[in-house]
Amino acid sequence: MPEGNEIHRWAERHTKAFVGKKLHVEAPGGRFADADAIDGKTLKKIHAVGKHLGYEFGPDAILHVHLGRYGDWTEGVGELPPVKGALRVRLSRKPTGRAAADEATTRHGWYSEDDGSTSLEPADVDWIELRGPSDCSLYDREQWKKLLARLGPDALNGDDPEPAFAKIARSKTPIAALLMDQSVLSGIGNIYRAELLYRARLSPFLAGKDVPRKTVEAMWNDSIPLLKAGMVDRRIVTTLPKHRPHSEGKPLKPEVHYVYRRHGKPCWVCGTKVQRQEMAGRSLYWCPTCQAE
DNA sequence: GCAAAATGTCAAG
DNA sequence: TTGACCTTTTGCA
Repeated sequence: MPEGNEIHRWAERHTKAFVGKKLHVEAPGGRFADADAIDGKTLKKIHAVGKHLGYEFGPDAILHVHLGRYGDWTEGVGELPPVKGALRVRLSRKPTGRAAADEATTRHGWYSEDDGSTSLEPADVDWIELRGPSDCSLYDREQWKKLLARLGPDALNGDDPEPAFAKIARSKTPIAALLMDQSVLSGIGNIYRAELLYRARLSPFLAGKDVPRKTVEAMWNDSIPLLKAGMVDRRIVTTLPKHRPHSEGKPLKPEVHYVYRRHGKPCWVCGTKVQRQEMAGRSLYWCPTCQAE
């Protein structure tokens, strides 16, 4: 369930490990018919836009990956592991034989308690495996162009935010729905939208056109360091240190969100119960006091 | 052991 | 607006 930070993080890691190299591409479960078309080819470049990844083997051979809600990459060193689970595709290079495969050869995208590594540095990766994506298919240049055309600016790509500001300023749609709309802004998902709204102390229900331009700009500017930090940390931390109490009974686990998935619990700042409500099929979380209409 | 939930998107009606 | 789709993990029996 990755948002833009996770996507860009994978792009960075996979670039270090694989770009410029001839890759073995296979789909042992037969779940990706076009694997043969790029097997043995050199990976030219990896694109990351919003929540989309593109592994470019040629102008008309771009492996498009969208992780959707459940998709995840697994990576490892050394020999390929036995095929397990619903494996969609895997990419590998010749193992360099460097780090012998020990028990810690595989890593997942999701934050785990015991994972202290926050560095992107040594990309000691010989293979990656993809499970559960909503899309894994080969795009030609037209398909890739069309994809880009429908995506709004991505803060992690240094895009000009003006088109997004303009759309918001014209829209009657609630700001919380606009932030999730990938044609307005790309890369923001359910956690970032809830937390950006909280940090701006903005009501999720306010129509886009009624949000002051300064507030929209502030949220865009706020999103950049949060997304970048999310790439390094492998999780999304939005609470300021002074608002980051340690949860009871688990002294070492700081609370990292203001409102996301905290419904029914007291707001860290004012003590009001955090609310939850469906909006466009997704759970929206907010503090009715700090984010009053 | 099973149901429900989880950081998402697209297409059909 | 809804349903379909993809898979793993968590929580409750």
